[in-house]
Amino acid sequence: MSRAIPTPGLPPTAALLPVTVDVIGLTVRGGVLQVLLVQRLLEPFAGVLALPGGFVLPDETLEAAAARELVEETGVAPPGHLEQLRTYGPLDRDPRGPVVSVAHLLLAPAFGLPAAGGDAADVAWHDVRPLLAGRGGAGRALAFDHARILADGVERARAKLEYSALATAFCGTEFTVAELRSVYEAVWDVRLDPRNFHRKATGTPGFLEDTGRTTSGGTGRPAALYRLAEAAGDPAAVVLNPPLMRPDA
Amino acid sequence: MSRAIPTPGLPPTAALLPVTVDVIGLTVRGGVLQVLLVQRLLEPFAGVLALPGGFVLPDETLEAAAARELVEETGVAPPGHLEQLRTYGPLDRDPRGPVVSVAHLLLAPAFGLPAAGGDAADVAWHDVRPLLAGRGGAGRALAFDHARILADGVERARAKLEYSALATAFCGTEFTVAELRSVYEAVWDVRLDPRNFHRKATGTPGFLEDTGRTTSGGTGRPAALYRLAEAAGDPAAVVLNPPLMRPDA
DNA sequence: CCGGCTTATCGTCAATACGACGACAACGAA
DNA sequence: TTCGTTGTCGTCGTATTGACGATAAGCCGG
Repeated sequence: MSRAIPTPGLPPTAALLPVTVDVIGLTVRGGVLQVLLVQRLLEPFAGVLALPGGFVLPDETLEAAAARELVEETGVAPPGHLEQLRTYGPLDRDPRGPVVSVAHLLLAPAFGLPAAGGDAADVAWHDVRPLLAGRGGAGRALAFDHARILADGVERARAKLEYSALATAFCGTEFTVAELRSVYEAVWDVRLDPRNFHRKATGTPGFLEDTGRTTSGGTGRPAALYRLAEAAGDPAAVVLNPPLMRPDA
Repeated sequence: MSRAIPTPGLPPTAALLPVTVDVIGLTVRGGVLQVLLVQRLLEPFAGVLALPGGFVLPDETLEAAAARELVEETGVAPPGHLEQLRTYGPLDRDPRGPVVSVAHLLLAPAFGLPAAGGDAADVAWHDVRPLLAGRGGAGRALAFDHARILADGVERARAKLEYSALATAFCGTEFTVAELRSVYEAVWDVRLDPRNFHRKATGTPGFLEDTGRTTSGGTGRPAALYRLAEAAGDPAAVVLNPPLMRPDA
């Protein structure tokens, strides 16, 4: 069924192309930005690390395909925020021939992965930093053009933290200002002044909402628990004004 | 040749989809933001206004396809800046069936269109404002989901003017500060204070470069002519720091 | 040649935002 | 109790912004 021509009435010059979705799944664990990668089982690039992804099925949306691939490869339905990143052209990507790939970005709190060796290929979190460093370390390279796609995704995430509430997508529903700051520090790979960050985060209208409760048990003074302000639904919809700008590099 | 399966060795569940490129060609004429639209000749949506675009050919890049479609439909190779916008999913877009469409954004100085009624369908500039107003005016609706795509493109352009030098893509190689301000005013649909804008534009490092020459002949005091600063090539690559923020709506 | 009109450019000023950093609060541990 | 740690509030000097006055430098009609 799948390879039949899906749309009669199209000009004969139109190419029918295989379309895939790839997912850049980012999270923050231990103060470090990490990405979800699988080890490929099949050629091409068998054994090499790659972004999870796969072919779009005949009757599904791009976003649905991305969500489905995530479930298939991680074994769970990840929480967090999923958005389209950009599309990578059909040429010079896959040795098998032209393939169009629509990359998606998932920003999620750290979630557990089922025991390795399940149905899908080995899937695990990997530190982003060495992967962005380029052709530095051996064996660190990603399959296809996934290194470039990852770089684009990280840059998108970094930019979006500035002017949207997307950083909260990395946290649970309730979080402290310090946890939120840790997200910014991990994604931007910088250190931020806790006092200035606190002032900025709590002072930006429409961003944070005090739950009235506090943490307990940890070391140091208990911290107030916040959640994303009302407008909720999609944290990407919240416009931070003024924005939280990252320091110059 | 075209409908042959391009990539043997793919899983049989993969769908082969027709892929199109659409172009949102924006310009500023007479202080108003305008978009390049064609009148469709064929069904579906015959006679309705639509974004120029067409199917991707077997052996071309997405960006190449967008550029080719522009040449075919306008009769000239438009100047300006072309970038990918985003991709619209295969379902519920085209009555003929699933189609993936990769929208591109062209920001260009006003360029002349060959006499209407040429080889391609009627192509012309249209004011953006009434098209964004939604289902307001009769006959103003665009084909397919192009109204939504146009809205996304305009929003992208508006955002990019803030933190990149992309506004210069709407101008010729040399321009006055007033012309540049007119671009911002048209795209953002606001009025900006000429004195503050002048201070900001000329004071932002890496943005404008004085040519030393001035305009002449016009009304009022002659204005200094500027060009985009060295780093040139792609104005989108110039990062405005601090950014030129649009006023709150 | 002269005001008058128009547009360009420079300055001033108050309000605001930001980075650096001091001070205090509130917890657990010793 | 004292200390170490982390969270929260303030202060201060600087940079940026928006509002707006003032001046410069061309055209135009008398």
